[in-house]
Amino acid sequence: MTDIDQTGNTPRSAVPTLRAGKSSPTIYDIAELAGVNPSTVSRALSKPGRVSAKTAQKIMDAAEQLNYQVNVFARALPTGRTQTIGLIVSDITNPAFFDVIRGAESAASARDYTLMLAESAESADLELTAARRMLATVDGLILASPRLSDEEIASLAAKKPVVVINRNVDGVPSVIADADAGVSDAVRHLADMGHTEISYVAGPERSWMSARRWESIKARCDWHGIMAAVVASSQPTVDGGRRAAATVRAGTATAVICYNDLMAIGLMRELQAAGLEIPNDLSIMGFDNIFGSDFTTPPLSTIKSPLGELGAAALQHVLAALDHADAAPTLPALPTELVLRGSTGRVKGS
Amino acid sequence: MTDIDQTGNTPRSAVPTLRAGKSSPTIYDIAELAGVNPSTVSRALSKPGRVSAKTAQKIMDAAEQLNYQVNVFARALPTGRTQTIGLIVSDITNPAFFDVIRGAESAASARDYTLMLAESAESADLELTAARRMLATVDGLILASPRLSDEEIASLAAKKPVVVINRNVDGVPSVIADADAGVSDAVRHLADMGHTEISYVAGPERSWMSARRWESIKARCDWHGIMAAVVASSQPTVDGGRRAAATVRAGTATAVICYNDLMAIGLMRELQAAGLEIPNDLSIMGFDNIFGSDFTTPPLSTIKSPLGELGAAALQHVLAALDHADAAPTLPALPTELVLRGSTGRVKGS
DNA sequence: CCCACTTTGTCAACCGGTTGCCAAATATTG
DNA sequence: CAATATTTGGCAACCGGTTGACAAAGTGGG
Repeated sequence: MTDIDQTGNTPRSAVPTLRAGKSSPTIYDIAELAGVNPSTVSRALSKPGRVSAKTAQKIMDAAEQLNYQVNVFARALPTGRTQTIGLIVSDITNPAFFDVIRGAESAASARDYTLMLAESAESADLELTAARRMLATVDGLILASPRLSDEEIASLAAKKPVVVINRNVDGVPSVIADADAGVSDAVRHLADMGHTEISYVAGPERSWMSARRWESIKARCDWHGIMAAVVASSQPTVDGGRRAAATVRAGTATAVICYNDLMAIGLMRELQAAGLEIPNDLSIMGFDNIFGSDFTTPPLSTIKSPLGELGAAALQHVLAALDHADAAPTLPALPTELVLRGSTGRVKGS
Repeated sequence: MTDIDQTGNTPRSAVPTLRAGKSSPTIYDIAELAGVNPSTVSRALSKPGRVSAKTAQKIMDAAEQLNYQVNVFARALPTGRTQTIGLIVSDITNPAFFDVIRGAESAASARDYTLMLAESAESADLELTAARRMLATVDGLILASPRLSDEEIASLAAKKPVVVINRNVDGVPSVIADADAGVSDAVRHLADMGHTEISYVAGPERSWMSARRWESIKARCDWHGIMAAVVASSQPTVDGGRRAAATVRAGTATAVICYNDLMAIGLMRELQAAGLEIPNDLSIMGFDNIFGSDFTTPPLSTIKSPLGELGAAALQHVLAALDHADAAPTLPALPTELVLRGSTGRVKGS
């Protein structure tokens, strides 16, 4: 009662006999129909070249006729392989991950792998649970900005190939957005606009990426002779940005770079609510160029991360590790890029 | 070389013998250690009450000691069950799905199911591929605002439990946000503000939900004696909203309700760019209350959908269908709610 | 034409669980 | 205490593929 013709062709009237009570055909059904041994069917289907073209064709025809689909569990049982890669993002709600997901997904499809997605809602515990669960059913795992400890990540990586995005963990391959390129342009732009003192609203204390971004900013500011200081924050979210507003106002910097766009948006809105004009009274810049960063008034200037490329590169690296377990080539850092919009401008009165 | 102590306790010095060359313990290892038959182990682990408390305890201890984890494939092979539910969203990039995902995910965790997420990037083809792939490894499937045809959905539903979110497909259970409640308040609000003519910028032509929203708006407008007309659109995205701007300007309506927030944002930004003042020159309202809908200036007034509840309800319904294959209770429609912000206001000169 | 070598297909064991059936052990009852 | 009812555990078959070992068939060279 279940046989729906999936091709849209005229429905074949009768599907050749299946074993009674069985809902889906197996290689045994194909073997019988094609007059060969089941193992030959298995080889024809998964070991190209192992059987003669003639029998292979017979088997393909039979498979087609029965509308055969491999049972992934049966295949996974002896091989352990599922053609699936897991991706865990720390927060599905953070638009920064959109493109990471898209990038990984399309890289996966291109190689006939399926992407399995999970999120940890910013909780290290949930993340560990999700990672463990996934690891059981997946050939490899990508962790995007994980909240896990280095040890936990290493322990996962000991079991199956793991690639980390935007974080550096000893012994675990990672793909990283190189802040320098974008920061260099951004700081030069601010310098051109007459700024001589800027603040960096940092991300989470334990965030490796936040530290890197600050390093990069500090280095460029020194080069330009600009004063730079860090403002600590609570969370890398819109709310976190809002809460940093008081500290920012108390300071004397004329430009602020935030750890990410979410914070920049929160900061901007809070300051605007308090009567400041952006960018006249203060220039604000974010990181990542997320969805919605141009919704604000003024639209946000930001340092764009190669999010899609990061996702794709991570996936490709997992696949490479799967192919030749030895090779672990260092990955090129992917460059960031300045996106100038309306939230940065000339220092007042200059 | 792989045995990482996962508990954080002092590492046990020696893990009891495993069969040579095996990486992870099986029920056979447990059986040996506990001095019982493998089938007893299987029962102790998955059929509570089937074995005596005493042996169950012995087995649990042995399992703990070996750090046992079931092999999901081996379990799935005979049973066909994976404790996994799939969720396919039409566009991971659409913030409206955030809460749907979160809602479904937490409902799944609560029942010890894992959620498997995929997206179709707004393509019916990709969606079908993703759905087919998922169906093979998943106990049930949730389709959020699917792009598939009714027939395709029905054909998927013929194989495993499927629940559709925000769409009505004959014979397939669905959970739906009831526009009426929110629309009723919204139209009353607009009437109070002096509006006598409003436009509805529609979603995709084939969108069931868009039609329902329009019906609801039309009915309420009639009730209030307000003129209402539909403006067709291209896509339910920010860009789609932008492209509707010209048509909207050409009309005489003083308030516009858009199919979703994304469109409302696009429309608003485009009109602002053209010099209109919102809400003075025109009131704009969206649907859903997505992330970012309060980033705009003015922040968007919108009719909030119970997105999280939708996701959770869908998941629970799939689980219910799995439990008692017969029961298919009709699901209560979940109410929407008006969220008033700055993009709607009094008609100019009134 | 024979022999060595390669290709192709078969057999059977295995992956790690689940489950129907049965017998042994234990509990209940008159 | 015997007879019956109920638990409890073991045996073995099964889920649907994969794969090493081997034999049959095919190929080519001398």
